Amino acid sequence: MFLGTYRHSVDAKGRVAIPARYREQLPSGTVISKGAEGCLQVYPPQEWAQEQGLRLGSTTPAEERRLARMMFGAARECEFDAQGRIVLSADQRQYAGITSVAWIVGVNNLIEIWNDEAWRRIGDATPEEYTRIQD
Amino acid sequence: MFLGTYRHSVDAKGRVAIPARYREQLPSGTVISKGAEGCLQVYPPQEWAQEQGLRLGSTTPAEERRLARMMFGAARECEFDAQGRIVLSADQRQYAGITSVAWIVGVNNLIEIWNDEAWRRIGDATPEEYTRIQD
DNA sequence: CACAAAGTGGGGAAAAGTGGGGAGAGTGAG
DNA sequence: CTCACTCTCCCCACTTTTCCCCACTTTGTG
Repeated sequence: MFLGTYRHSVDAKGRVAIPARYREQLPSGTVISKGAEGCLQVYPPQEWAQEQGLRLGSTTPAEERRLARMMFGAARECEFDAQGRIVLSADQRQYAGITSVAWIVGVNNLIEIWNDEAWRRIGDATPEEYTRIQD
Repeated sequence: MFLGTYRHSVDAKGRVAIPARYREQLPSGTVISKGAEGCLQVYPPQEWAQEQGLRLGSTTPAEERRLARMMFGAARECEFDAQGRIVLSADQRQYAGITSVAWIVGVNNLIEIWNDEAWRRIGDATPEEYTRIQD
């Protein structure tokens, strides 16, 4: 289970350190792709496996073809360097609007990566907003 | 599994480099053919075999023959040069509208090759579109 | 305070991608 | 039949990107 929010810097090469607590739970085969509301999503292997039902074949309908292209085309396998960092591709950084700072957020079964401004709108929620979502 | 999108150039001889990550997963017997929405599709041997088997019995004999002619007629075996490139025939380039740039997209079980403009319509999907597919 | 762990930054070797020359096979015209 | 031409490969050279390694800073902990 992934919990908590971390603010990490992104260097000129697009590298971000993944928090050590998360890294321990991410075996090889972990995948990062584009997600809802403009974030990037990191899928541990068992979570990504659900997406793999989407296969292209001659009987695949057009809507599914588009879906598969979007999901798999946007994805990359996470490869950690010796310092525990992954590289966000230029395309992924542009999609998420990430330049020199990234917020890394544990969301139960997966991890999300947000740009500074977008995350503040969620992370800086007031007591009133927390009250509202619990009603 | 094929993941990710790569923008490669196509030279005057019709050669395109296949990303090294994909090449490692493509044994001899790999086939390239024409695909839906005007892309080219690269099938690893086991996918190609499965595709042909699937067609049988799924349509009327006449339609089946027609599909078989289309698939096999358009197909070529992929041959890599020492630099890991394949040659796209003039016919294939014309079909896909590819001139000097090609997008090479991993879509789970196979690889697709797109021209610049057509791929942008899929690859430049906005956060709103990714939000929609997760709802 | 000292030590260990985590995060940040950059240099350099190795790998991947790009472009072009030229030999050899195949094709067509004179 | 021969010559010129094209097309396909194979080879070499150059550029760009990736990734591996080292070192420093910061944070957290005993």
